Amino acid sequence: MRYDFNHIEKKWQDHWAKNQTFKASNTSDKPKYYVLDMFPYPSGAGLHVGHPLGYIASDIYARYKRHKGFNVLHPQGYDSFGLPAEQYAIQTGQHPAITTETNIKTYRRQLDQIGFSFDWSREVRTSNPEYYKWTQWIFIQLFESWYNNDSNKAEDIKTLISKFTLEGNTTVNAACDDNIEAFTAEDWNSYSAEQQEEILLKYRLTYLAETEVNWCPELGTVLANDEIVNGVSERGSHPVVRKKMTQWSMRISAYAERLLQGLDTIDWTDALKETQRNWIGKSVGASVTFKVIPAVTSSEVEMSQKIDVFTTRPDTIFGVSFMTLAPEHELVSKITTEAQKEAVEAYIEKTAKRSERERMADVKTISGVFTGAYAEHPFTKQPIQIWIGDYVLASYGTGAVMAVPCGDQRDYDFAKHFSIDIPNIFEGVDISEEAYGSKDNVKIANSDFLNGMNYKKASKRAIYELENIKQGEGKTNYRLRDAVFSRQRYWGEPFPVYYVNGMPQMIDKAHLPIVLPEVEKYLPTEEGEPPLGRADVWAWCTESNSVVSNDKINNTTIHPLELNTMPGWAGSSWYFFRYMEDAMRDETFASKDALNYWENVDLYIGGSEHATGHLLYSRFWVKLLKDRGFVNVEEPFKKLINQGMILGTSAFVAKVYIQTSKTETDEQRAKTPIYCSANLIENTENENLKKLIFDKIKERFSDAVIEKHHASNLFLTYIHADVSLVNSSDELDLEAFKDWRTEFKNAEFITDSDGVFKVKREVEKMSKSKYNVVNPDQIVEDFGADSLRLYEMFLGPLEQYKPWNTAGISGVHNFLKKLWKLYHQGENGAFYADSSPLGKSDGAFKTLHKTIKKVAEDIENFSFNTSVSTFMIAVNELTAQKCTSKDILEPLLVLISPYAPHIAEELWEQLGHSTSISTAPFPEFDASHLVESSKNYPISFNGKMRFTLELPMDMSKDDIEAAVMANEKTMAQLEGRTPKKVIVVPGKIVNIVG
RNA sequence: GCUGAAGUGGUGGAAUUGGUAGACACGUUGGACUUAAAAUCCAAUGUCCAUUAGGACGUACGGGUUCAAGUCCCGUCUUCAGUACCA
Repeated sequence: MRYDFNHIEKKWQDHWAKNQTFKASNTSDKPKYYVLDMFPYPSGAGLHVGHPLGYIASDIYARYKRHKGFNVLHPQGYDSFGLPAEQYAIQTGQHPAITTETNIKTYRRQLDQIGFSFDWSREVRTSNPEYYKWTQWIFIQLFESWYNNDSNKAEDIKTLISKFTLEGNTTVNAACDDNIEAFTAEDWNSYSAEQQEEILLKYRLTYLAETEVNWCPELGTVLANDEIVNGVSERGSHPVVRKKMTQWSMRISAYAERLLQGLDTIDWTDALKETQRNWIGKSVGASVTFKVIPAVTSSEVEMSQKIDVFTTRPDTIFGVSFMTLAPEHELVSKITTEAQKEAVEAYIEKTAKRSERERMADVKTISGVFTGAYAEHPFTKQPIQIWIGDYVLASYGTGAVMAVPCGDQRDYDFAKHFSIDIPNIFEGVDISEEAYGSKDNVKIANSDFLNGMNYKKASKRAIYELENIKQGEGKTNYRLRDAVFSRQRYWGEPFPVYYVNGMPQMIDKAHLPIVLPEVEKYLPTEEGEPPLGRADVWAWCTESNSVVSNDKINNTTIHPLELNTMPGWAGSSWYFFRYMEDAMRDETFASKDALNYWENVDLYIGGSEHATGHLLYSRFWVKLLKDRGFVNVEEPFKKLINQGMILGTSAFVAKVYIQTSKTETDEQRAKTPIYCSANLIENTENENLKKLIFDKIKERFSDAVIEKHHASNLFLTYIHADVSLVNSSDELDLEAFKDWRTEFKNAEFITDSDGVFKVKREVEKMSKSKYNVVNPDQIVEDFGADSLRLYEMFLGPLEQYKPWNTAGISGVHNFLKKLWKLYHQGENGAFYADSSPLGKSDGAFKTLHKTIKKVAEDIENFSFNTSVSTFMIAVNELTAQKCTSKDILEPLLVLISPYAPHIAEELWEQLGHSTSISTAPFPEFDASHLVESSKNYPISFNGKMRFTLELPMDMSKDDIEAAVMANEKTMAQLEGRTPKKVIVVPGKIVNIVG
C-alpha cells in the first residue's frame, strides 16, 4: 500500500472534526494546561508558510501534553478588527464585515488542512458584537476605576468619591493628572456635578483629555507610541506629526512599577523582558525646582515662575551652569526677554518645521538659543542662564533639564558650542576633552556640603537638602506614557459613551453591546470627523436605552454618541480569558468557574513584534481586572516563546542594457532590456559581457542606431521574479517568465552556454511585493500536512529567523515514506506488524528508548528541530534492524504523533486501535535498555583524536590506561617517546600527553 | 551610542555538563534498477597534501586558561533585532 497522504490527512481531519477530538472540558480530573497562539489578523492574502510556524510548535506541545495526561486547552480565533479591511472598504465600498468573513473562511480552510488540534468550539472573533460587548464592558470598568498608590491597586471610583466627600483630595495618593488643584471636602461638596465630573476624569483609569497625540494625516488617525517606528507609522510608513486633540487615554502609567516588577515572575525570554523594561524606562533621581529670577521690567506674573526638572544625578547639583528647556516648553514665551524674543521665536519656528524624523536623524548638530532669562541656583543662589534647545524633548520628564556640562556629554557639547562655563565638580577628573558621565569611582568636589561624597551618598544628601528648602524631592520617573485609546476609524469597537454638555457618560452595562452603526462611506466626514460621524442612527436615548436616529438629538434625553472607535489592541488585550468560557458567553466575559479552572496561559507562542504593544497592554488590563476582582491572576502569560520569522528567498533576474546611441532617452532604453543569466554577470569579464549583450541587441533591434561601444554605457538592475518560476537549482523557467507579466512577453535572454538561465538569490522578508511568498496550500497538496509540519520544525531552532527553501522538504517527506514502509511488508506492501514478544536485549529496544528520552527532552526544551532528526535516526535504525514488533512500533507512533499526527493516527488504527492516538499515554523511558557493556573510547594524543578503542564499560582507570598503552597503534603514535601524562576519563575519553 | 541575540562545510543546521567537530537533512558526484523518466536503493562528499598508508589545517579574527576549547576568559570585527538627544 502506498503512503497516500492526501487521503489519510483528509480522513483524519474529518474524523477529528466529527468527533470533536480536541474539545477541552472545563470540568476534568486531569491537570489543566493552556497552550495559546497569538491569534491572527485574517488578511486577504491568506496564510504563507511563515504563519503556521508558531502554530505547529504550539500544536506539538499541546498534543504532547495530552499524551502526558493533561486536560489541554488549545483554542484559536481571529483578531478581526483592523486597518486593511477598512482600507479595502474605502477603496471598494465593500463592508469590512464581509471582507473579514471571506478572509476568515480562507484562514480556516488553510488552518484545517495543516491538522491543528484546535478546540474550535471556543473560537473568538474580536469584531463580533457578542465579543466586543465585553471589550466595551472592560472599558467601562476602567472608567469606573482609579489607582490608589497607597493600596497599590485600582479601586472603584466610588471609594474616591467618598474620600473627596469626607476629606477632599489632599490625603489622596492617586495616579492622576499632574495639574490637579488641591481641594477640601467643603470645596468638593460645593462643586457642581459637572465640575465634579471634570475632576474625576483626571483620576479615572481611562480618561478623556486634550493631549499631544501622534497624528498621522495619511491614515487620518492618531497612533499610539508603539504604532510608530522610526518616526513614521508602523503601517504604511507615513509621516506622523504632533497635534493637540481630545482623546480617550489609558492610564497605563499607573501600573508602570507593577508592570516592571511582574516581569521577574514570568518565564519570558530575557530579550523580551528587556524590551519591556526599556519601554517602561524607570529612572530614579530627583525633581528639582528652579526659581526664575524676575527681569527688572517684569510684572507680578513673571515673578512666580518656577521650572521643574527631573535629574538622575542630584549629586551633581553644584555642577549646574545653565538650564535648557524644550522649545515647546510652556514657560518659554513667558520668560523670554524682549531682547531675545526675535531669536527665540525664530528658533522655535525652525524646530517646529523639522519633523520628528529629521530631529531623530540629526543628533550631531548642536542648536539652541538663550532666552535672556536667568534662574536661581537653589543652593548657591547664583543666576543661571536659561536656554532653549531641541536636544531637550518636551515629551520626556518635564521638558526641561538642569545642565551639568561636566557630567553629561550633551550638556558638555552644548556648553562648549555656546561658550558656557563648565565648572568641574569631580575630584581629580580631567574634563578638558569630554564630560565624565560615570557614577562610579568619583568623589564630588567644589560642592559645599557634598564635597568628598560618592554618588550614592551625595545624591541622598542633595535630596535631603532640597526637601529642606522645599525645592525638590526624590522622584522616580518612567518613560512609559499613557496610551491614546481613540482611533478615527470605522472598523473597531465603538465606545459605550455618549455626551451630555460635552461631558462623557457611560452607557449602563446592561445595554451592551453598542453595535457598530452602518455608514455609507468609510472615510472621515467633510468636517474632519471620524467615519462614525457619517452614521445617521448614532445617538443615545436615555429613556429607551437604545441607539436612535441622530435627528432626534435634543440634548435632554437623547444625546450624541462617541464617534471614535477603539484601537486594534483593545480586543486582543483580554481574548485569552474568553477562550476559557465555553457556555455562558452572553452573561459574562468568562465565568468564575472557568477562570478558576484555567487561571492563565501556561504557554504562549507568537512573534516578538508585539513586545511593546499587545504584550504590555494585556498585562495592564489583566492587572486592572485582578484589582477589581474579576480575575485571579496577576499575569496573563506564564511562559512565552517567540517564534522566529520565516524569510523568503527572493529570486532576482538581471536586467541589462547598453546605451546604443548618445541621444537615447531612459524611455527608449527601457524598451530594449535584455535579461541576463546571473552566472554570466558574476563570472564573465565586463567587456565580454558587454559584447554578448551588444550582439544580442544588434540581432534583435537591427534598426537601432548603434553609434559606439562605450565603456561606461552598461546598465544593470535586478528585478524580482516570482519564486514559483524558479526551480531549486536557481534556474528560471523562461517560457513561464514570459507569460508571467505582459511586460516580459517579448523578453530576450542571454543564457549560460548550456542554455540555462540562472537567477540571483537573496533572503528577504516574505512579502507579496517581493514575489517570494510561498503558500502552504501547494506544499500540503504535493507533500502533505505532516511533511509541512515536520519540515517547518526541521528548518532550525524555533526562535531563529530562517529562510524558507522548499527544496529541502523532500528530506522529511522521504522520512515519512520510510516510516510508512516500516509498517508495511511484502510484494504489495500490506500492513504488517507482529506481536510476538521481543527479547529485552534487542537492539530495537535501545533505539526506541534512546528516542523516547531524546524526544521528551527536546519537546520540553522546545528544540523541535532536533527531535525530527531523532525520528529519522530511529526509523533508519529500525529499518536496518528489520524491526516489525508491535512492542516497538506502537510506542514509536505515539512519539511521532505530535509532529505528524495524520500518519500516526492512520498507522495506529491499522495496529488495531479504535480510539484516537491523541490521548494514548506517552511511552515511559526505561534507562535499563540503554546500559552499555562497552565503550568505543576515542584515544587522543595531545588533544587530537587518532583512533578509537573498544573497551569494557566497567574497566578501571588503571586498566584502561594499561590497555591503551599496550595497543600497537599507541606505540605507533608515540614513536618510542614516553608520554608525560595520560588522562583517562572513564566512559568518555583517553588523552595521552607527550 | 546603548541593550539583546548570533557568526560552524556548497546550503539548513547538530554537538544540552569543556571530552571523537560537522549528527540529521538538502545539494552535488558516481553507481544499481529502468527502453527511458520518475520513484527507490547503494556509495562518496569540510579544505589542502598524498597512489595508498596517512598527514596538515579547520567552528568570524587575535590572544589566553586547560591534558583537552565551537563551548570558558580578554580584546577585535561583522550581521541581525530592539531602542535612543531619556536628562
